[in-house]
Amino acid sequence: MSSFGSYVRERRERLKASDATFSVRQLAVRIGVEPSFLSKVERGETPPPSEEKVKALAIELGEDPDVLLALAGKVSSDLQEAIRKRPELFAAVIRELKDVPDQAVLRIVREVRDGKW
Amino acid sequence: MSSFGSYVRERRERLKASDATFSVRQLAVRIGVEPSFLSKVERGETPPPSEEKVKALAIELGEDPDVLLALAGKVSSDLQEAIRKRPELFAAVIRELKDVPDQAVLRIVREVRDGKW
DNA sequence: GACAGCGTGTACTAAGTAGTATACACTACA
DNA sequence: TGTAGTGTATACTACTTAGTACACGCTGTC
Repeated sequence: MSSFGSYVRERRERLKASDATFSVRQLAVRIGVEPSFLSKVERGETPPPSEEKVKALAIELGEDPDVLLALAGKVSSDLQEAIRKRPELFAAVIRELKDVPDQAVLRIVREVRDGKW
Repeated sequence: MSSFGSYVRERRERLKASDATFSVRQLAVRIGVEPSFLSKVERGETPPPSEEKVKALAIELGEDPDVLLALAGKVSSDLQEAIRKRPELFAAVIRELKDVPDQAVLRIVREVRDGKW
């Protein structure tokens, strides 16, 4: 059920069509793992790699690191750290916004950025 | 450096002063671990236990589970799941609110709750 | 027909996670 | 003085994480 692997494979194959350096071997070297390991990851034979490697993979594939981490079942450590620094606050925020539609949440974010609070 | 253990120990000792059932042994049984393990955790000889045990501990000690999890270096799995379901959105929210003072964040959350968005 | 490059199968490992089980020494108390 | 309860030391274990190292067979090409 690991959609992470097939997602990466699909994305990589697409890029490989127009750029031969997106072979398993070469991409693996670029993100700092052994080719056989990336191969196993793509086929879901092994769980997704560490946060660091997933982020490197995201950058190579031109994907959003947070999205790829999510597919890997992870949450970026900088987000976790922000939550751990003010656990009550962020727990409240996240649980409150959990079921609020994207549009509404984005409006809030924009207002914060514009200093309208 | 593990503040988690000493924090738990202090809370437990405080409760034990007026309730003898807050011994290492009895509390350990209530949260579902061996007494020797809780002892080691409190002395920082072993890293904090699993999320499940930390939550049980928080409830027994009358503490906020999210706060105790934060001390354990963890983030509640339900929060992680919420983030993983909409990674771009929540990554934006958290990074945007990271340096915003509590007061302001709380006001925003209240406005959301009151449907002022 | 050799050589480069490809994807993958197999075997292995070092470190971390999350504890259990048992025994020991000490204190209170009846 | 025995026994109930306390905290802890020691030894051990099963599972997971996060990979490496190497070899194999296939394909294209020069």
